[in-house]
Amino acid sequence: MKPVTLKEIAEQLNISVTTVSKALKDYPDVSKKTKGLVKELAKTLNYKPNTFAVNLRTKESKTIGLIIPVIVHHFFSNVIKGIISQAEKKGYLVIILQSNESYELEKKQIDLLLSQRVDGILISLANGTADFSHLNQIIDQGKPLVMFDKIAKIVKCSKVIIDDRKAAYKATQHLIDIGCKRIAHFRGALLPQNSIDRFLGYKKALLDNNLPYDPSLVYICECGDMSFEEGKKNAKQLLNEHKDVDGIFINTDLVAIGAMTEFNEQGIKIPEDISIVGFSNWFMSSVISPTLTTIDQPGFKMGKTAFKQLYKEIKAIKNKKPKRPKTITLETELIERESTEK
Amino acid sequence: MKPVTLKEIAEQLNISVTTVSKALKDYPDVSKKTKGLVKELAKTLNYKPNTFAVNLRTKESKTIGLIIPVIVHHFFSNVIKGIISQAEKKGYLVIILQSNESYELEKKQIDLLLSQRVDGILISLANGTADFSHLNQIIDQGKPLVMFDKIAKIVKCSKVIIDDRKAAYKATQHLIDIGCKRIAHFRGALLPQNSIDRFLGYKKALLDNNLPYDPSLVYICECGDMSFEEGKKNAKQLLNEHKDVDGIFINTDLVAIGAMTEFNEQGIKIPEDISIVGFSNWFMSSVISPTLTTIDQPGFKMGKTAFKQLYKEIKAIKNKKPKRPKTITLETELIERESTEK
DNA sequence: CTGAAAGCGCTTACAG
DNA sequence: CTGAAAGCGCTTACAG
Repeated sequence: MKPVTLKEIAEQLNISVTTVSKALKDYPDVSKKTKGLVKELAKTLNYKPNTFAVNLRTKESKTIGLIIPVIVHHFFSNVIKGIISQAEKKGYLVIILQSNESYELEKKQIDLLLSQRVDGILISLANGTADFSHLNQIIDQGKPLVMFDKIAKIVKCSKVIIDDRKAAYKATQHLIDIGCKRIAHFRGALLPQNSIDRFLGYKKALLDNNLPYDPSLVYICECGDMSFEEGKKNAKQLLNEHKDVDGIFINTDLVAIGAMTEFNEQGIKIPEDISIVGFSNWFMSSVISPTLTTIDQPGFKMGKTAFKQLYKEIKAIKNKKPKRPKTITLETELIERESTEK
Repeated sequence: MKPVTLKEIAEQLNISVTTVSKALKDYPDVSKKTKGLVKELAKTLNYKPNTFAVNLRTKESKTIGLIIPVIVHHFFSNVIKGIISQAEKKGYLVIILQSNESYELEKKQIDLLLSQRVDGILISLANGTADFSHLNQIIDQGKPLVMFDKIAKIVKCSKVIIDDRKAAYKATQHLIDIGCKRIAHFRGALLPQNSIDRFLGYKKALLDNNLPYDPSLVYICECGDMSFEEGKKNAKQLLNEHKDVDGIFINTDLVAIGAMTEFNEQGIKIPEDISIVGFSNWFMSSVISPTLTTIDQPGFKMGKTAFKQLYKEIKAIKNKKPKRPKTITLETELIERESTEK
C-alpha cells in the first residue's frame, strides 16, 4: 500500500542505501551479486523510485509543458498527438494547457509551467498575443522554448513552421490557374504571424499574375474563436458587397465550410459560381459536399518535430552547450478537390 | 537566472527559513511586519516555491494523469477540454497519454503515471482491454481512479457515463417511428462496454416494437482505429448481403459518414432508400450532406464531471474519509437531421 | 566493492 | 512571535 523506498530495500538486505541506489542504476562499482539481490528484491516489492525526490536531486522533471490555443481542433489535436507520441519515446510526459486564444491566460499558464519546473515549453501563440515578455522570461531562465505554427518572429527561440507565404501563394495561384479573375481572401484574425504571411502570399500571387489587389476583398475577423460562424458571416457580407467574386482563398477549412454552407443556402454554386480553397486539410473537408480543395498542413509531423527540437535543446543545455535557435520549415501540399473543379 | 530559494530570502532578511516559509503561507503566528517584509522581497525576487521539494514533503503533486484511446477525435478532444478547464480551476495540471486503443500501452502508461505519483487518474479504456488488474492496482495503492465513457463495470471505482442503452434505444426507436422495418446496426468493436450497451438498446427497441431481431444485420468491426473506412466497408458488405435494409443505427458518426460516402458512390439515396442515425454528434455531422441525425454525447460536460468527481475523491482520501464509488450518468439527446427526414 | 555523509528545498511539530 | 531541527527519498562525491 505505502510505496517502497530504497531504505526498506537496504534494511531487508542489510546493506546501505547508497549501494541499493547504485545497484539499481547499474553503477560499475557494485558487485554482480549485490546487484542481482537488489534488483530481485526491488522487483518483488514493486519498487518505484519517488519522482519527487529524484526531481529534487537531479533538478529535472522529465516533463514538458504545452500551451495550445484550442484543443478541439483537427490540426492542433494532431499536433498534440505528434508531441506526446514523440515525448513518450524519450521518456517525457506532457502537461497540456489551453490558452483559449487569450493572452492573459497564456501568460498565467507560462507562470504555472515555470513554477512547476518543467524541463521545457512548447507553445503555439494565442491570437491576442502581441507582447512577448512572458516568452522572453522563459528564455531568460535558461529554459528551452520551441514555438510552432503560431509564432512570434521576434522571440529568440527555435520555431517549427510551414512556409505560410508559399502555401498561400500556391493556393491563390491554383485559383488563378483555373481561371478566377476576382479572388477574395478571408484571412482570419489580424495579429498572428501566420495570418499575415498567408495574406502576403495571397497578395503576391495576385500581383505576380497581373491581377489587381483590392483590399476590400480581404475579410478580417475581429472575433474570438467562432470559425464556422465567421465563414458564414463573411460569405453573407461578400455576397452583398461583391457579386463579381469568382474565387476565395479562405484561411482555415472550418471557416471555408461555414462559407460554403452560407453559399449553399443562398443558391450559389461551388465551384460553378465561386471556387474555394481552404487551408489546413481537416478530415471533414474530404467528406463534405463538394469536397474542399485545401492546403495540407502536417500537424502530426509538426508536433513530432517540435518535440524533437525541444529535446535536443534540453540535452544541449544540460551538457552546457546551448545551441542557437533554429527555424524548421515543413512542406505543405495543395490538395485539389471538387470545390475548384472546373 | 538561478531560482530563488527560501534560504536566500531568509538570509537577506536575517530571519530563519522557517519564518519565511510560514510568512509566505500566512500562518497566523507570524507578525504582520515580518509577513510584509517577506512577501515584498519574495515578489521582487520573483520567488517561486520549488515544486519538487513541496511535492516531496506534502506527497502531493497537484497533477493528475489522463489516459485516452485517441486524441484526434471530436468527442474525446471535447472531454480533454472539459477536464483541463476544470482542473485548472482547482490548481491541478493534467498529464495526457494516448493508449491508441492498445491494452499493452494502457498498462505501461498507468505504470508511468503511478511512478510519477500523480494524485489521481482519469481513464477511458482501450478497445482491447479485457483484463483489469492494472486498474485495480491503482485502487490498491489508494489512488483515486475515475473512468469515463469507456468503462469496465467490474472495476470498483467511480464512473461517468451516458446511458448507452437508452440512447441507442432512442436512436433505433426514431428509425422505427419514421417507418423503417428492416434496421441494421454497425456496432463497432466487440469488447467495450458501450458497444455492448448500444447494441442491447438497439435490440430491445426492435423487440419492443415487434420487429424481428436478425443477428446478420449487426456488423462488428475487428479492426483497430479506422472508423471512416470501417463505415465504407460495412456499407459495401451490407449492400451485397441485405438489399432490403431501410435504416441503420451506426455506432459513431465517423463510421456513419464513411457509410454515407459509400452509399453515395453507389447511388443509394439517404434518407429515401436508407435512413441513418449516427452516434456522438461530431461537428462534422452538421455540415455534411445530408446532415446526419445522431445522438448528442456531452463530451465537455463528461470531462468536467469526471474531474470534479476525481477531485472530490482526492480530497476525501486526504481527509481519511474515502467515499464509495459513484456512477454518474449524463443525459443524451437525439438530434434529428436530414438523414432521417421522411 | 561498500557506505557514511551531505544536500536538494521545502514543511511542520516542537521548544522557547 | 521566532527558530533549530528533523525529515521527505533520493543522488553522488568522497573515504575507506
